[in-house]
Amino acid sequence: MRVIIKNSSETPIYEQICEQITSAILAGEVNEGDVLPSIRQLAGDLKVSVMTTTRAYNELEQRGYVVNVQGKGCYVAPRDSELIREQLLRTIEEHFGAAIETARLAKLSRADLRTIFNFTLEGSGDE
Amino acid sequence: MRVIIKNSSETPIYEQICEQITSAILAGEVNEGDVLPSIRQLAGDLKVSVMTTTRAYNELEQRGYVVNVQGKGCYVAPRDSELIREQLLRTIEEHFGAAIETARLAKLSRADLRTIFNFTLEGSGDE
Amino acid sequence: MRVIIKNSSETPIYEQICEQITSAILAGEVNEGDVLPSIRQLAGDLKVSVMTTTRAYNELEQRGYVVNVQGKGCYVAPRDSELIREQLLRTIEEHFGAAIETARLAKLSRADLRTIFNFTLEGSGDE
Amino acid sequence: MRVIIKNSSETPIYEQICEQITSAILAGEVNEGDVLPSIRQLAGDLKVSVMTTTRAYNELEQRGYVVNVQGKGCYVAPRDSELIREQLLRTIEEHFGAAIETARLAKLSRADLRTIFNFTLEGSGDE
DNA sequence: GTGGTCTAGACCACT
DNA sequence: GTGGTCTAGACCACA
Repeated sequence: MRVIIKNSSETPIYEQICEQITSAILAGEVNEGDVLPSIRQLAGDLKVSVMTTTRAYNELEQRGYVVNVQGKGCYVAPRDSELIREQLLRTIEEHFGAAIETARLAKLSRADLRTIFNFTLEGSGDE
Repeated sequence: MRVIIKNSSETPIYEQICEQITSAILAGEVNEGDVLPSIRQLAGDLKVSVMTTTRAYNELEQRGYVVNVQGKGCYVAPRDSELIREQLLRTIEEHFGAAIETARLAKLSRADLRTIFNFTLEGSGDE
Repeated sequence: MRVIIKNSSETPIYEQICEQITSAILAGEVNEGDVLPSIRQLAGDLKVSVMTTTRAYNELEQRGYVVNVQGKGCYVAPRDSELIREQLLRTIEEHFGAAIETARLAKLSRADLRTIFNFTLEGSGDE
Repeated sequence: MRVIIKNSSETPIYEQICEQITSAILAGEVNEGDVLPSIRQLAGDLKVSVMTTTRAYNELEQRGYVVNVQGKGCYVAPRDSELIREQLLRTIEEHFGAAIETARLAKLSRADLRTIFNFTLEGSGDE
């Protein structure tokens, strides 16, 4: 798992870290019980303050993705895979909803929207 | 056209105003050349500082949606409808892209994703 | 509302602040929509780093007790009073449960426990 | 006597060990003069560092529950039963005090609190 | 070694 | 003025 941060981004550094680790967990790159890089190591790698990585890991713990254990490290939390799935599905529906709303503004027909969807889907790499 | 702001929202107030006026313009609620409420009137209606509405109108002018005329008011700008259309299409594609990326995390097949899309589309009110 | 912190306490300063503000909110000392002291003011009053009060207010926001608004301040959040009540009742039951468990270790009879309970209740100030 | 530790718990492992051994002693599961498992054996059983079990036994000795004898092992200390009793009673009163304080926040009457107490007591298994 | 907390500054965006 | 983020150190408790 690699974390890459952009200092120029609008989203805060700690949030960028959260998002990328969350993605890695959801994508199955790291598994339940795996140890994540230590707060200080990650801070060194990213050339970022320890406070920043600490905050990222704390957020991840509050969101239920990891468990931080004093003196041991940060572990990927066991997760209810059904729950993850529902979360992801809801996210997808939200994106679709936003796209449909925008299409309404553009006065596109449903057929038009379907065409755009199919086009985007085809161009998105292998399945 | 009505603007409704939420103080507790994450998005800044000036941005909320921008978005809603932009939507109204794109949706055709107001037309090219129409005059928008004055900075001070809008500030009073929304119980918001004049600085905030000023910033909103400045942003809208920079983005090309309105023209502020000293001593007269704020007018809806003439718009190249092709340009608007392209902008909206890009927004739609972005939403689709995000949905597809999320679907990748959820290990959904394209067929699954299509099903969700159709389902969301059906449930989104009349065309 | 006054916040008093003990540097010698085991519980972190930010948590002490959270607890006391939470109590003030639950007790109705401050009401929905009231403004809390600003992060910097509170930091100055308590002679504590700004980061510490910031963290306290962030925690309170995450727990749903307040809403922090950039450029305006920190407001007491509207709360579902039914939810609060349930939360408090659950807390009370937990305390009772712990007391009962301890009484089991001490091989106290239920009658003994009732006596202690009544004794503590009488000595706890006016109703 | 069995000790079960949770790595993910907030309370440190050494403290979890202390609490469970203390409970066993107070509950009479082990008696004055009984020998406890050796530091190394317990460390092996729990898959925990020897440092951790050492600290737990040291704490228990400081608190007066056990006596560590060089080269022989760890024995349950003789206890002044009156002292134990007082300790437990204080713990119970603390729990009641916390419950009463919470009830004050919830603006419950004493009668309400008594009802909850009785309800919890009834539901807590046989005497 | 690990994470948890804290300081005393700083800069930025928003009102 | 307000909150949001960040730094580069520090000390502590735990394993």
